[in-house]
Amino acid sequence: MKLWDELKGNFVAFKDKSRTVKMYVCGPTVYDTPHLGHLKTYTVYDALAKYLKFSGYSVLYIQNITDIDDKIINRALEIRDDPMSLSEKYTKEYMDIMRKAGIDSVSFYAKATRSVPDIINQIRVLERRGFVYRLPDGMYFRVWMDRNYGVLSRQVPENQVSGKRAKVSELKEDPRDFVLWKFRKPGEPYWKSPWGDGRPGWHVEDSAIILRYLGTSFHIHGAGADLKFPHNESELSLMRCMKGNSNICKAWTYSGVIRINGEKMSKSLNNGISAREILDKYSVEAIRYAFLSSNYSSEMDFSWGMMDEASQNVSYLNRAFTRIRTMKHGAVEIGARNYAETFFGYLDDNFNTRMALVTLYEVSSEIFKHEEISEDEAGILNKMFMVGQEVLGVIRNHESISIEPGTVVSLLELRKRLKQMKMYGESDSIRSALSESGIIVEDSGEDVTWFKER
RNA sequence: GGACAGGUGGCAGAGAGGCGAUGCGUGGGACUGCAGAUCCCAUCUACUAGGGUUCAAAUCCCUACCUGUCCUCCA
Repeated sequence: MKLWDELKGNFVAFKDKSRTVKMYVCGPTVYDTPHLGHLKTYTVYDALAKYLKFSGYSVLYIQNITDIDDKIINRALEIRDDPMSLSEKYTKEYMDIMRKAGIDSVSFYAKATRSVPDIINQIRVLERRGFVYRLPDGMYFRVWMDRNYGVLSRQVPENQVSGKRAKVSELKEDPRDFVLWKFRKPGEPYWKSPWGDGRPGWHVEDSAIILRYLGTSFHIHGAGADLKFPHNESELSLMRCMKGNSNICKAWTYSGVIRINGEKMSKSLNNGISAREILDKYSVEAIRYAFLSSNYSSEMDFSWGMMDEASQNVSYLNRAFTRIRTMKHGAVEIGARNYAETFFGYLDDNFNTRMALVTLYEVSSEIFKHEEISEDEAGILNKMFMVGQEVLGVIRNHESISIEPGTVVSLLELRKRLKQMKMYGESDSIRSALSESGIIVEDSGEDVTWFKER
């Protein structure tokens, strides 16, 4: 499989399946409930990790949780809560959302507060090498010492400075310098360090966690596109200064930001839709379909209409999958092998989930045109749809049925007999009763299919 | 102002020099006790504008305009 590397601006190929793919994705700052943007990014990387596993790699997938930060402290102050219990609450909330969204491929969540020793170690090393200086409010990183600062975001130094909106401390040696260790203020949570009590800066948190769990050489770095500068730039700079060269991560990848009414969804614009809200309104499969139906790196306009469309498409794929598994085996061939090749080809090509879904859709419509299919092809199609179910997560798992399947079958037997006697009122009431318990019954001629709704 | 992405049919969104992807929507039809589902047909001078390169450009080059992201916390 190949992925686009934003740092070098080229594709990198993954071939060696004996190697563990090491993957890092920037996690959330837990001071509020997650919104759609979080959900989108983590869905994309969840699917990617699962696809790599499916392809035969073992995957080590680390994500951080920023559970100490200015925003957490400020929010806690606002609502007169303790910062640590606030971040704990929203960490639980985040985990709950992830579980509900079927995102379960992360090997380990590294909390910032649990990584303080690693962070201190990193600052120490950097200090020894002369990258660190002290100001009254904290320890700072000397950006000018890293000549390559700016390569990731292609920001020339003048631009890093000319952002006139940033209020830069007069005391900093260079306006670009950022804080590694922030000294405590009264009432704030703090940790002990060689420089004084305080807490870690944001950028060094990620670089320390990466170094600790993945080392100075890993494969995939993922984040929302809005984190590229200054966060990832600084994170990369720190790792570079630790290692001495830039060969740290093979593929810097970005998940395109979600827009709503043409603007980025963000807290400051107050145009966010919470992850919880959408999970209440739509099935996990529909949500994942919506997110995976555009390229992971491109921006995405969100609308409720697109969610409805995704729901419909998911339902179509589900029906097709049911049909594949219940179809008679015969001589008919639809070119399943070609479809499968195309399907996996797209996924291997920079994880083009959109086109993979289109392929799944085309296969589905082919399936509905025939009454039977060869056993061989049924097997191939089954494999494709299993990937749709377990990797992309856009196909419902049919096993979770609330009523005993045996009960359903006997009710349908009864209904069939009633229909033969043309007692339609009675047969329809069985159908609607089942529908109320979430079982949809559909006739097509003599054949009856049933499945769980939602 | 700078950097980086884009501008494609009613909408969403691929493609990337020569066959009008795909889905949704809309109109018609088939099937059907009903409902649902599914299928078939139709919806077509689609590629922001203006120049250029070419036998051929939505696709390459230049210019302009427009939109978004980042340059402040952000997934």
